[in-house]
Parts: sequence; structure tokens; C-alpha cells
Amino acid sequence: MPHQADIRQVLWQLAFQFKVSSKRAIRDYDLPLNGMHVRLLQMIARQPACTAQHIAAVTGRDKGQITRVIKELETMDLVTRTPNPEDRRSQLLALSQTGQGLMARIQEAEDEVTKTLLKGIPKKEVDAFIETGNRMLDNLREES
Amino acid sequence: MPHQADIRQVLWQLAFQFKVSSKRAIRDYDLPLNGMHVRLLQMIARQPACTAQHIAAVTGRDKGQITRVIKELETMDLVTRTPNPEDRRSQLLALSQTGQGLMARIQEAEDEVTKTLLKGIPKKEVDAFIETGNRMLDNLREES
DNA sequence: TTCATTGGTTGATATTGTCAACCAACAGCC
DNA sequence: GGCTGTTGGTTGACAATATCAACCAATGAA
Repeated sequence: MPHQADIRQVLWQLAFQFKVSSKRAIRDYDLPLNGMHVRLLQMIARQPACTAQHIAAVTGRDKGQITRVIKELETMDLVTRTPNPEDRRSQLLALSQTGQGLMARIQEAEDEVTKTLLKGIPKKEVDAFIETGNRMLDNLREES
Repeated sequence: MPHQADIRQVLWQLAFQFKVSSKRAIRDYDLPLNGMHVRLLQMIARQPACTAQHIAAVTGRDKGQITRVIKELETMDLVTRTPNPEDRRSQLLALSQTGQGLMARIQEAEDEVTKTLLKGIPKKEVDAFIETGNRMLDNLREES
């Protein structure tokens, strides 16, 4: 596969290939989850007092979609919902016992992908990449 | 929105935000197309003797999906299929007259997004970003 | 000539994304 | 206290995208 000169191609391809790799990793670990499940679990694991609203804001996804995925995670007993003392409209999300165990294995799988992704690329270069990427994100978000 | 330190987050977000922006641009230009349509049109425009196989290989998408989108593009009279003299199984894809006209407008829309994306980022940095991105892609593809 | 491979098509189904209506709780305001 | 606009979340309907497998005809190599 030749190298792409076009920033668009690079972006599309990176996201796509990365998704494919992650998906495969998840499946290799025999986890009964799809991509969205994984992403939300990660966010919930990271954020202490996580609400659906927070997830929607950070990911930019539709809140309806968020609601549905969370519901699935709940019926799978991976996350728990407790009423938010600060605001009776919302609920705080957290990983259940099972969820935490699963999360550890997900991390493993994803770390492996990340390791593959970054193989042979000096840390300095990776940092620069992330920095530039963040600036692009700022540009895109500003516009809206 | 705070800057992400995690390469995964950056990748996801970039791809997502970029997609959102492109979609909006397409719609602002009143083009009756969805994302896949646009991507395939671009590929066909770029590749002189383009076949479905070629598109599937480059994008990594399922060939069934490719077939379907092409069929739609054909019924919209945007692309033409002519038998491939080299191989009677396959067909060469090309933009129709209408397709070419549309393509010009798509380019405009997408160029605008790219411009927004890269605003204020020195060319040198963009080049480095692309280069690093390509290396990551090589890493991911090698693995499979 | 066989036979495995390749380019493409089709069907079925899962996943992800989008849009809009809706409800209850909130927050500011008079 | 009552309004009113906003916010967190839910739901329905539907479009777009992805995945998997079976299948066919042409190809190419043995």
C-alpha cells in the first residue's frame, strides 16, 4: 500500500484500520461486546462521576444512542446507575464488579493494538502527532 | 474541550469530527449524497482505470458494500461501467458527465473542510503528521 | 482438463448514526 | 409562589455503514 499524501485519506484510513484492529483484538479475547460498548465502558472507567450527558458531550454522539448503549450495558450487568444527588434528572454511571474485570481485559487488548500502532515510532514523534491532532480538533470544533 | 493525551482518543475524535464536518459541508452544498457515495466518487475520479476490486483493496471495506454503493451511483447516473478488456469478470469505473460536474463541487466542499482543519498549522507540521500517520498505518497493516 | 483463486453479486443481519418528539427536573425571573 | 426557557434523559423511526457467507463466472496455473 503506497503512502497517502492526502491528509483526508490518512485520517480515514487510520481511524478505519485502528477500528478494525481493535475489533479483532476484542474478539480474540472473546468479549461479547461491540465497539460502542467498549468505548463507553472506557469512558465510564475513566470518569469518576460520569453521566450520560458527559459522555455525549465528550464523544459528540447523539444522546439517544448513548442512552441505548448504556441500557444494554446495564442489562449485561456491566455498569450500574445510581441517582445523582446533585440533580435528580440524571444518574451516575459506574462499572460493576463484573464490568471492572472485563475492563481489565479490554485494556490489555487495546494496549496491544496501541503498541502495534506505535511500534518503531519515537516517543517524540508520537507526542508531536498527538499535539498536532489536538490542534486540528480545536479547529474543527471551533467552527461549529 | 480539554486536549487528549491518549492517541486512541485523538484518532477517534479526529475521524469523527472530520466526518461530521464533511457531512455538513456536503449538505450545505445541497448534494444528494451520503459519505460512502462521496468517498467512492473521489476514488473513481482519482484512479484512471478503477475497478471495484481496487476500491475494496484500498479502502479495506467489504466488497459487497462496494458493489451496492456503485450500483446506486450508477442508477444516479454519476458513474459508468464499461467491461474491462483485460478481464471479462470486471468492469472499469469512470465518472459520467454529471458525475464530473458533481465532483467539482464536492472538491470545493471538502477543500473547505481541509482548510478549516489545517488552519494555523504550519505546513511542516502537517507533513510530519501525515508522515507519522502513514507509519502507523504501515504498522497496523503489517500485522494482518 | 481440473481445480483453486479472483472479481463481483446478492441476501441477511448487526452496528452505528441521525432526527425529532417527549417528559421531568432544574434555574432564573417576575 | 407561578411562569418560562433550558437541560438530562428516554423513546421511536429510520438512514447509513459494516459484516458474513453463499454463490457465479472468468481466470490462471498445474
